[in-house]
Amino acid sequence: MQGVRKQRAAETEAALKAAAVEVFAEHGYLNTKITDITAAAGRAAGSFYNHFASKEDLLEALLTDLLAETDAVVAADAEHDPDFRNRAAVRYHVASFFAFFRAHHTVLVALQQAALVDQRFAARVAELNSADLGHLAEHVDHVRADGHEPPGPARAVAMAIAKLLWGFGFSQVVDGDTGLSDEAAVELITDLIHRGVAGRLS
Amino acid sequence: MQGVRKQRAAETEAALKAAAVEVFAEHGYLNTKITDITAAAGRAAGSFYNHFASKEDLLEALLTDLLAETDAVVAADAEHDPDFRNRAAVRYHVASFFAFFRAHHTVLVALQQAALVDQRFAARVAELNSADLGHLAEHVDHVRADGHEPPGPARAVAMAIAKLLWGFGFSQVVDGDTGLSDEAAVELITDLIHRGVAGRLS
DNA sequence: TGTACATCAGTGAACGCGCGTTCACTGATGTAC
DNA sequence: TGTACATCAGTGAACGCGCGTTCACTGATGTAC
Repeated sequence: MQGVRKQRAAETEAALKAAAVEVFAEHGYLNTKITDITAAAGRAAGSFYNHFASKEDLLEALLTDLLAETDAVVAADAEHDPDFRNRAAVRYHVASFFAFFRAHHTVLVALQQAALVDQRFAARVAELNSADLGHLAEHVDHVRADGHEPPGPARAVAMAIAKLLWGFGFSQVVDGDTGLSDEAAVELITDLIHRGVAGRLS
Repeated sequence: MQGVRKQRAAETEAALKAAAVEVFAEHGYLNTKITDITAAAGRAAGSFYNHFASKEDLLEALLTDLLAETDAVVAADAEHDPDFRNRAAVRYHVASFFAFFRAHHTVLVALQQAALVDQRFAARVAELNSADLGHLAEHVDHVRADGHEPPGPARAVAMAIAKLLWGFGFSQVVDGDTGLSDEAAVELITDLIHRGVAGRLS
């Protein structure tokens, strides 16, 4: 029976991660001390360093977990409708984003905060965003194909959409001050993007 | 001649503020040490406390300056077109915002960063945003008046617009990674909001 | 199966670095007479 | 106008707090024979 030790260690590591997420959600990543995490996990301060080299390292681990989960979801996403002239295609993206954001907002916000202070995370976040931007830009380009004219260069429009999603997602999920249900929020943002990108004035 | 002392003190205070803005722009508010500011201003560390109680206090002072400048501008703003069905009315707001953001982005971003870590600034920022939101919401309500239907409750739509402006403003001015001139950025965001709020699908 | 030793996860007091903040000091400016 | 004293802005070394990080220790688990 050589598994008990490893299992105990794995439990402690999981407890530290879970505690970190809790504490990040409550006080924010930047305000969180290592001892806040260990205290919330019910472990001694020194225990932390058996598992993580630093708070940054823990956040990297949380990010790795997040990406692992996400990859599976993204795979299922392959054959969605690319045409943003169809409201349903826009809605699909908006709804996916909100679901993703609601599931992972604590880590996502922690990453944003880390990026403010730490070069490495800034690069990491930029890189992650860049992939999504490329994807969104393709959708925007689709609109142009057939007479419709999106309001600007595809990548710039994609950036605007991304900022809108992140910003409103933050209000909806973290601040909770939009006064809308998640469903209503999805409809609102879908309309805004759909009309904004593919719409005309009547 | 009792003015020389006061003048010297005022110069030092101004130098500290100017140095702070420089250093904030370069390393971010959160990464900036008091001694970074005094060094950039060419003063001794202790001199700082003749003028400000803390880094937060200095940021408050910068905010006060900003608001003083802004009030004058806002006054001239009184008789603008409230009807967001007119593209020009939207454009006016977008252009104003971009000009404001470009002029003050360092302090604005510093405030956002301070808000992450400091309750007091979080409240301050929320309060400042709230006024603008009310204003934007009125414009959105105007759209509803005449057959057009904005994509959701006025205040929620206003929040979405605000997030879009801030988010894209940040990309445009701070990151500088939109690939657009300020003029083109204004046109893009104007179209997006105009179509999104008052537009229909053709 | 039993015993002796090795390894490991966890502990928490102590250490030390970084940085905010203080304070005795300087030299210049202002005031009193 | 001159002199003596007071006040003030600025200086920078030193102090001390907070917190990340270490490390000797403990008790339990694993291994060797």
